[in-house]
Amino acid sequence: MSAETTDRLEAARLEKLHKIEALGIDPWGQRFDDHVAIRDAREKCPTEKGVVGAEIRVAGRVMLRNDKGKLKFMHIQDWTGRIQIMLSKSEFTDEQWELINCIDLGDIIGVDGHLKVTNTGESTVGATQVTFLTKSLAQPPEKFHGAKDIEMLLRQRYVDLIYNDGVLERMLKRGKIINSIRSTLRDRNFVEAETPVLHAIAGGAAARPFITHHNTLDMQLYLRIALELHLKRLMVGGVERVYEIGRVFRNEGVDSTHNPEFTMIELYQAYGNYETMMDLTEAIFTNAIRATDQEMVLPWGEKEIDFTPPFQRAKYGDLFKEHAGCDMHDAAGVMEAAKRFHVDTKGKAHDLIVNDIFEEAVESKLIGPVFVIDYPASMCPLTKRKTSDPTVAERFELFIDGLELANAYTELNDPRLQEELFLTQLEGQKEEDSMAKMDHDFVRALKVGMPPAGGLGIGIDRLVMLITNSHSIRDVIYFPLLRHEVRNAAGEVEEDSSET
RNA sequence: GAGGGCGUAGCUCAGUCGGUAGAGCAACGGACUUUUAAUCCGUAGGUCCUGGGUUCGAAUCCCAGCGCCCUCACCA
Repeated sequence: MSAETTDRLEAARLEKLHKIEALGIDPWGQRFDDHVAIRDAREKCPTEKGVVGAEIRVAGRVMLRNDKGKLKFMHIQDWTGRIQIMLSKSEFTDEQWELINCIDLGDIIGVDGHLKVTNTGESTVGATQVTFLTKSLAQPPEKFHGAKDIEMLLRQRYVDLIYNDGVLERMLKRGKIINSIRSTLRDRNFVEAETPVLHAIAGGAAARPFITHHNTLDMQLYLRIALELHLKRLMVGGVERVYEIGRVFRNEGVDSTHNPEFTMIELYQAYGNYETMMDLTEAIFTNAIRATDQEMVLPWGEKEIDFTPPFQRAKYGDLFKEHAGCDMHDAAGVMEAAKRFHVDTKGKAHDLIVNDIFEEAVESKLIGPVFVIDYPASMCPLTKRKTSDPTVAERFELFIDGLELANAYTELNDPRLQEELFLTQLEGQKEEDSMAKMDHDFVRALKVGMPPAGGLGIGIDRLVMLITNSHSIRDVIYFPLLRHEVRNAAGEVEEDSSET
């Protein structure tokens, strides 16, 4: 990066800024009331040439400029769309025209005028007044090709949002989806809670946590990896229908479906079970799809996913038999299948091997949406066992094209069994890979009595990916994690040579 | 963490066999009152990611580092 070139381009803009100031105008703008959304302005625009439409006020960023001397065209953009502005010298005083000549690409202006269509049929605001609202000192990307350097776009997401079609729209859809989830739950009398992010024990899921430290209390803390155990404590406390939409943190790899911090919703419903949660999952998904003005069949890359409820329900054991070719209880068959799917069996408990084979052989085959139900109990230390068969846990995971979208249980509320399961590590499973981490306070809470309940967790980022047909989690997170840029004393970006 | 790819002007991209860097847009100066990525004339703009090496000579070849992307592993 050349600081000199940047300075040269910035200097040209600063010169215009000084000209604006010399005209007695604030180049950083002031309150600007009563403008209409550009989308609404376009709708009000007459369609016949020569017809003078409504008086209107719009505001936005200058994206394109055709300067024909005494007649100028500009395109301005707000968060609803773009519209052309026509500026005719005959409409303005000399001073105002001088201001108009100081407008650069990227500046933010307000425009009063009347709606019309030009000779070429373009919806246009014939400007009668221009209000300068903000000077842009930075050089915008190429006007036709836009910016394509993925690294720059991630580091300067604001540039991505302004100059690349669909980026802002997609992120606004994320907001609509989250609003829809809240609305679905509000209709069912759920209340929202905020529980601690700093945990003494990083429980409720199997993942490596981020570790931090509280200075004055001199204690080690973890950033939460799940919302589960605090929300269940609230169930004990009588908050009968509770949810939290919150960031969780997992100190794991980064790829197209994983970001170290991501957003989950977890919800708990007293007196429900995992079947209640399946119905609720369907409601949350279908309402969210409607909230983005789409039908139930969504494009997903080359595929289409049909979200019309009810979603398919398939038993874990049946899927295992179908794709792994043997009964999951058949020890010899499972060992043979492990070989076929290159699953390491050394020192591992039978159910752990079964689970590894399941992940290898089955998950990618699940296009769905499909609820995989009834997991081996040993894999589910927080889940209630089936009364009819204690080796089976009342758990489901929702899979769509091999992606795990949701995870739900009939919640285990037996404190003695919970304590026992916290103490039981499956053979061959590392502690950090296990959900079973002793949490005495949680057991104490269960002793007070938690009602039978259904609980559900949904990965919000992945849900947004599916609904917006985005195949990278970075496309649905405003600021995904990147390595640091390092700046030298002059403020220029340098390569990071430090070891951390 | 492993393997592969990429890194050239503010942006989008060329750059042949190794012979010391080009275009378009943007910027700057000029012409133009219905353009659509406007057009036309002119000007300026470079740490070819960084550091070594090979060579008479490196954007180009080699090595190392940094960043990003892809695949795999871990994970949701």
